[in-house]
Amino acid sequence: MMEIELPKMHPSQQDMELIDILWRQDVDLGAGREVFDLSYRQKEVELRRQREQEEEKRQQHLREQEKALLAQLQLDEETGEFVPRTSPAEGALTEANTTNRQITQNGAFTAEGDAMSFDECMQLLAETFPLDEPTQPASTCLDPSIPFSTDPVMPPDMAVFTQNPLQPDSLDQAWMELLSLPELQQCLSMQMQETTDMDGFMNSSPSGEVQDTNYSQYLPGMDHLSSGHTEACPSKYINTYDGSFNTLVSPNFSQMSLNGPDVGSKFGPEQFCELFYPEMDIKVNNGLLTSDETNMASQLPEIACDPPVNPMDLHSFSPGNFSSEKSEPLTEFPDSDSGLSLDASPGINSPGKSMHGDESFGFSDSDSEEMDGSPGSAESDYTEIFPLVHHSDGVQVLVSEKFPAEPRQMRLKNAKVEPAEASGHSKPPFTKDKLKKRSEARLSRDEQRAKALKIPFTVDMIINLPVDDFNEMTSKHELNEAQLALIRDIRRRGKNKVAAQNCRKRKLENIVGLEYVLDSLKEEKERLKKEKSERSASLREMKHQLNALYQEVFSMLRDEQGRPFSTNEHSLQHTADGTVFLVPRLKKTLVENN
DNA sequence: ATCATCTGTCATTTA
DNA sequence: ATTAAATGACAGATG
Repeated sequence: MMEIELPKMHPSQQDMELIDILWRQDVDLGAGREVFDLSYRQKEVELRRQREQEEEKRQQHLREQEKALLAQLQLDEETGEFVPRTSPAEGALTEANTTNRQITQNGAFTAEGDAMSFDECMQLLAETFPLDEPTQPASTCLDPSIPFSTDPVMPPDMAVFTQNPLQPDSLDQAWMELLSLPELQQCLSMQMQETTDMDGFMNSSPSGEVQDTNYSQYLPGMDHLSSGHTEACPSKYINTYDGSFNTLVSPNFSQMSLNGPDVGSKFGPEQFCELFYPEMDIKVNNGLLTSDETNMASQLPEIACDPPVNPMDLHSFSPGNFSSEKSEPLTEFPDSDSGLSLDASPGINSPGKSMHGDESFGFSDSDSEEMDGSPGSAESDYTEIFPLVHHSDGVQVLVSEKFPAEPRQMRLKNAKVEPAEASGHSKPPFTKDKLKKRSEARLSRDEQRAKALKIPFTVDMIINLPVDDFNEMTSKHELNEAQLALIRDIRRRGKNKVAAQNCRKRKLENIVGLEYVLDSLKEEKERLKKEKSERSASLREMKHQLNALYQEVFSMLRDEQGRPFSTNEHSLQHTADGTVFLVPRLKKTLVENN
């Protein structure tokens, strides 16, 4: 189309067209397209304004039609939905007929589309479907040159609809009309733009392919576009969509209008609630239509529009099925926190194993036999502590119920720490820090030992209290030897643990400090080497100058006969007071010898 | 399986 | 002499 128009265009228009081409092909022009077209913005504003007016008009008309149609509906007492007073079979038949009708109608519109403006089309539509107004034959509204009567199907249906709105057939048709109105305009826009073979539309769309059932019901005008014609020139639609559409083709149609059909194709006829908001759905899906239309059309209905898809049903899409396997979804579903899965991981066995295997190792003193009873006590503690877990979210409870004995023990031990330690060792139930977890395990182990011996202090108190307070605390309670020994061990271990941490910390700091010192010393060494070389160079220079000065002075000396002294026989020497002597080398050597 | 690292613990030294 | 802190060494856990 553009290529056809190009020869007709003024040279400046051709330039603009070239800019358009480049712009549409995403060629970086260094500036927005508006820069090259001064009137572009004005045109756009005008177009937008015009579109808004048309949209308002159209929606008003749509509301009127909805009112009229709602009046023709009956309330389904089971579903609470408004349903047409037609039998499903009838509805299906009428839908098929409506599809035909719409298409033929569109064909008629398209035939005159070139001659009609969008306003005229709107006017025509408004007059064609006057629900509130008295019956007005469509043919009278139309341009006499293009009478509807040329379509063999159209006139009777229109007559039925307009003359007897309460008839099921006409009611269904009214639904179709209602739903098709915005799309019909879009279709008109497409057709006016394309002006392609209408016979193809007429023949392909009414064939009623399966994928077109819903589509054709609500978007009869777009039916042929989806079924046959999009394949004919899809690139054209793509090109028209990318923004240059408004400037190249009929300015009355927005880009958004191109997207409507795909939206409509996703809705089932039984979903009335969605039928009442066609514009909203169009808007929602506008952004998605740039991608593969068929894929989106097939995927979106289930995701966006299918009422049965509720939050719970979403889990059925996940690999782990709720119905088939209860435990996994339960662990995964409420627990968006991966820390839980970490806890649930098989790795949890190792801490548990270490806890029991460590008892004989770590406890050389009286703790060992106490810890021998720990597994049993752990279980008892577990049942004893478990009610305390109730304050945590139900997730943990659910999960802990699903886990084998060892992880559960771990979990409960961790949970047990919580209520007992009020002073600061309480940990969140789900921690992703494994080091922390290990620390918890250790502390909980001591805590468990203390619990096993019924020691009435927390590990924190035992470890962190000052000596006086600690002694006072222990003296205030009646404690047996085992308890006192465990308390001492707990305190010793806790203190030593902190000391070890500090020691390692200091060691690392020392290493870092020593590395820093090492670097400093290396830098100092380099600096000194450089200074030494500089000094050496300076010294050589000074020696060179001294030698030159010596030669100069020596060459100026003359004996009694005015002859110069030989450097082999004499030399210059100076004393500490600055006096310079000419000394014969022989004498000099003699003097040196003396 | 192996290695490096982290951490807790014990034994010993140090303050 | 006593005690807490510091530190070396060892073993288990972990990546």
